[in-house]
Amino acid sequence: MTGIDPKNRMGTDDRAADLRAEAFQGVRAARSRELAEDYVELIAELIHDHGEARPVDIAARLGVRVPTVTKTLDRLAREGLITRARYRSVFLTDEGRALARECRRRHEIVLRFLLSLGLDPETAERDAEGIEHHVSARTLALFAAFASKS
Amino acid sequence: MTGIDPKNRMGTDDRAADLRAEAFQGVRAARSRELAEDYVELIAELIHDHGEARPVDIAARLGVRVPTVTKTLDRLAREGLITRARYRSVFLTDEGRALARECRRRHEIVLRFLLSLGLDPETAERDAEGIEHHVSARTLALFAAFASKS
DNA sequence: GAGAATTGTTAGCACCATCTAACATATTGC
DNA sequence: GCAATATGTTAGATGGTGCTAACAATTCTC
Repeated sequence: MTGIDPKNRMGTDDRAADLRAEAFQGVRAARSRELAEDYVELIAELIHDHGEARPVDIAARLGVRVPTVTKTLDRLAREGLITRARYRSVFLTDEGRALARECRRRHEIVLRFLLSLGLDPETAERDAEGIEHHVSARTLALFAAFASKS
Repeated sequence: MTGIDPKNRMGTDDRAADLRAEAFQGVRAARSRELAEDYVELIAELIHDHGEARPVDIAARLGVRVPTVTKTLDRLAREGLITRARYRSVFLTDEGRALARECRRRHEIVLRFLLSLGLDPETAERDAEGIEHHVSARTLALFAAFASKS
């Protein structure tokens, strides 16, 4: 990830293009975080509800195959979000737990916001899942305020 | 892309897990469409504003390198969204143009909605970029209604 | 506790998106 | 119109996410 040199002289609409490029880079960064966030959020939920998070359950809830989960868990472990032992279930590190909390909070705010807008629960859940990773702190604050006002 | 067999018997919370899995599969599908949508939207804009869409400008605005653009354009051409000749700039097919229109419409609705919520323009633009690909038709309708009401 | 069923891992494939380096083509400016 | 500059392509690497098939470990059941 080397990034783009911002010191290139272009046409008259440099500023707009730069802003745009920044926005896209933000989106790309969000995209690479998304999956990790989905995982830790789900793992926290499984541990809370079932006492443990097993790859097979993670796979079922994400709609992917178990080997895919294994591989992604390897990455999360590498990144310090979870710990695990071979053939055992998964635990969150402090960092993972913090991320999960943060994600859950965002998810709930977005969900409540969509519901307060009058969306049906099923669509709201679906859209919240997609939207939650792309909402800035500022927007989130507005969503929260709006939802509690209505 | 083989998908998951839905005929597996699980615990008591099958229903919830299945819904969740569906939601995630939707998000994944959206993710794989995202980049194509960003490209056609941008290409349409460049053609409109500058008369043509050159890889170098696309790259500048997306914040990626030119070879990355070349490769992605190959995919878009394969998918029938654009046409191009070697060392020449890019054109949208009818299908590409339709998609671009659709994307632009969604983008604008999301953007206006965020602005009407009181978000500053810069953050609104940034967040719209991320959110627009994850908004269902229903949610979009609500956004549009809300924005025009305020 | 042994055999069956379930769960988890490994290996190997495919595809996508990103990069740099090297090369090919167009465009521009004199 | 030629040389310099700008733009575009190809090749090859990296790393992510998905799959299936084959194998390993654990858990369940009798």
